[in-house]
Amino acid sequence: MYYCKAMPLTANKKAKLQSQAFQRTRADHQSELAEDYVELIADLIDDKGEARGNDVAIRMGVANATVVKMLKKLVDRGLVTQEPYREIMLTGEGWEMAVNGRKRHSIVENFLLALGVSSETARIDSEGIEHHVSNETLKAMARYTLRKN
Amino acid sequence: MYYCKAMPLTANKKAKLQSQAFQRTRADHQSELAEDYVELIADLIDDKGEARGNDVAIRMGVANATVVKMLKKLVDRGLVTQEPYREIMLTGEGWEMAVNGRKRHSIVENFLLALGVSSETARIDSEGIEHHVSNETLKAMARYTLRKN
DNA sequence: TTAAAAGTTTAGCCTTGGCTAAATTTCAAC
DNA sequence: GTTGAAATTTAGCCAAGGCTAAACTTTTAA
Repeated sequence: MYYCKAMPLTANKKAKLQSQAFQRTRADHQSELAEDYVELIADLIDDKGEARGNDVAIRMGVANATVVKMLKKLVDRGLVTQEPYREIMLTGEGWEMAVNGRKRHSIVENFLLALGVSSETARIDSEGIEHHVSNETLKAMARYTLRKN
Repeated sequence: MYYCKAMPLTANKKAKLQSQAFQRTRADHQSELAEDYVELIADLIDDKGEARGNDVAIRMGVANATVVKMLKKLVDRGLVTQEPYREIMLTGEGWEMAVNGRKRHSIVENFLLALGVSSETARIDSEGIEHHVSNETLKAMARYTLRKN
């Protein structure tokens, strides 16, 4: 096997790196929803004392039936427990995920504020960005915010 | 209609704002893939002179059949043209989207670099973040990068 | 020029995360 | 206690975006 002009090698490498990034993005999207649900459930418990399916549906902007289906998956993943017709509770692992998510979320949101965007935009953008930020970038964001304040 | 203790109003408002953010994220995910394909096709055309389905599949990390299916949708959306078994071309609208996407992408990537993250991380994270950043945040990022360099 | 390889398309399957409509259960007011 | 409203669940539908396997073109090399 040989390479003419060394072109194929770099092209191949580029393709591999790029496909890696896309694959990571696709994988992110899978865990992302679970994290959003878990984080929301935690918020509801802290705000109202308990999380009901209906509240989750309203806050997620989604039908009740969709929440039921999703909750089953979260139970399977060991993040949530629930008796039929009862309120939703988080397992230890669920709380861990929620706390972690909140931390990430607030780092991103505060960072955007420190960067000078409006609070409205910071709120919306941080929701989308949160799940696509590596730990390294997260650290850099926290560092910047700290320096700024 | 009345509100006791003004609680219901704020809770309701909070729910509405939050569901808005989630709905936007879901909507983003839909256009996001189309943008990735179009941007990639543009890159291939510029790099190799033409974009073939196979190259797209490799770079996206996806099966050939998946690309075929996706291309049909992009044709329907007026972003792409293609004769059977021939190379993929972009319409005017497709080029516009690609150029726009590249601009956003490079702003985010350069911003992350300016923020101090490694080039590897900047590459991967910018891929995920790109689609979730509003124009306002994008401007703030560009401003920061400029100041920094 | 023809046979094999490479690329493309088709067909058909799967999972995910939405939805509505219709049951079912809980809860609160009477 | 009953009953009616609200919440929850079930059942069944849909579209999106993956996949494999098999068929069909195009390209390449002998």
